[in-house]
Amino acid sequence: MTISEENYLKVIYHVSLVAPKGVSTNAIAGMLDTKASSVTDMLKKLADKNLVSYQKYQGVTLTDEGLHKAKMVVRKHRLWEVFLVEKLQFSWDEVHEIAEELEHIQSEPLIDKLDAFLGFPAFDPHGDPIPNAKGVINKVEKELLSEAELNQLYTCVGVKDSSTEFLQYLDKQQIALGSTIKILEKEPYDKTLTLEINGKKLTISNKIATNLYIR
Amino acid sequence: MTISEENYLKVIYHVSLVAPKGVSTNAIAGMLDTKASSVTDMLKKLADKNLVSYQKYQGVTLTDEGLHKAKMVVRKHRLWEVFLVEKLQFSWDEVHEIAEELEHIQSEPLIDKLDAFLGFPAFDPHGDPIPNAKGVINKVEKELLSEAELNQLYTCVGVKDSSTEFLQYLDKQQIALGSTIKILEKEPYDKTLTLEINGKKLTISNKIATNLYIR
DNA sequence: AAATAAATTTAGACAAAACTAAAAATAATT
DNA sequence: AATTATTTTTAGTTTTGTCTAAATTTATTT
Repeated sequence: MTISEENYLKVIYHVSLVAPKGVSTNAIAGMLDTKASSVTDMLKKLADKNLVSYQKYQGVTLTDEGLHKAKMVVRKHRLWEVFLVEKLQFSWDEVHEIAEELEHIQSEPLIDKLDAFLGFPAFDPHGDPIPNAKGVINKVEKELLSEAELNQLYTCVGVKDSSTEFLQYLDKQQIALGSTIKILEKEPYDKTLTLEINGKKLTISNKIATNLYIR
Repeated sequence: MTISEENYLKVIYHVSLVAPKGVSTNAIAGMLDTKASSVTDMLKKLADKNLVSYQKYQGVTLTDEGLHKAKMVVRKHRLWEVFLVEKLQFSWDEVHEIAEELEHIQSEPLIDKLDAFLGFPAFDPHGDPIPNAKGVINKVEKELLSEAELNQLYTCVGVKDSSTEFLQYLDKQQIALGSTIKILEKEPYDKTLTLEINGKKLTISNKIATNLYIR
């Protein structure tokens, strides 16, 4: 498996989760910042290796084997992110790019020992679940803050957008995983929310609310 | 810098240390398990990038910039080896291959934080010195066990051969970095040595003695 | 010093992964 | 249903790093 092949599988996996039908060539091209024609070439190669099922013009889905490979890349990515934050003191907005490289290191014993060293974490620093060595993912109920009800107590458990900009905004507002959130007011016009978070009052836009997971 | 370029610089660096004149095309080809013609191609590219000085048929030497780049790859390799042994409980014969991959991860903050996390180690698990962030290497006097004198007390401080086979032999004989060694007898015919190591008596061949560093 | 051997370089080709531009298929509109 | 727009694929190139085979240079022998 080349790094490029792994990246394709990973993207197909991520897109599949939100749109469970066949993944379109253009969607992949967009996420990998490449051209549709390059994607077509790679899809043929992955189909030859039995990692995706692909029919011209119909998009792709992962085969069982491809799904497992994709999950292992995601597992490595998220375990390395935990390592970077917990052990090397990186902040949660700095780890994605480095993990993009580390996720392609091949040794299986490495990743299993890393997992043990980290205490078999179930979630990465952004609240995303970490597949275990068999590919099993601990699903946890969560919803977007934008869907939550007034005057109920919630805990922040994850972010949908992991961009540096969004994470730094959250840092600035002192919103972190584990923060307690109550919605005090919902503005009907633009869906702006007034929250009580960790005791303090805060107003956030709908865009923020649609990128924060709570429970 | 591509992974391939980094590997060439690393090999040129290692060969330079033992044979400080220009490094031959064939020597590089041998170490990288590639063909001389491929090496020639790469040397031209590295010369264009000012990482080596290269004249046809005369071998190469690293430029200051190339030397620094090579040292940074070696630094990363050895720091990762320390991590694998100290933190992930790998044994010293298992880490080389994994570190060959990890050494190409690009982030500078990563390696500096890893260095700090490990407590700024001066040596890797095989006793080789770790260049600091500036490329400075803490040189320590050491000699081969084959050059040592009778009835003096030495400490084992490193290995010249880091192959799995050699390291596993040392494990079997309970020879480790830090072991105390005294030469009791030297057979003139084939240079076989009789040692007292950690209190126990042991006979080793000259081949072993020429691959163990002591002080 | 000439002849032979070894090392090195050149020339031309290939595979992987990307690209551009054109053709073909599917989707959306009128 | 026909036309237009969009998406996807095909065909042909490019770049990186490798290769083989042939040519050239350097080193070694006789």
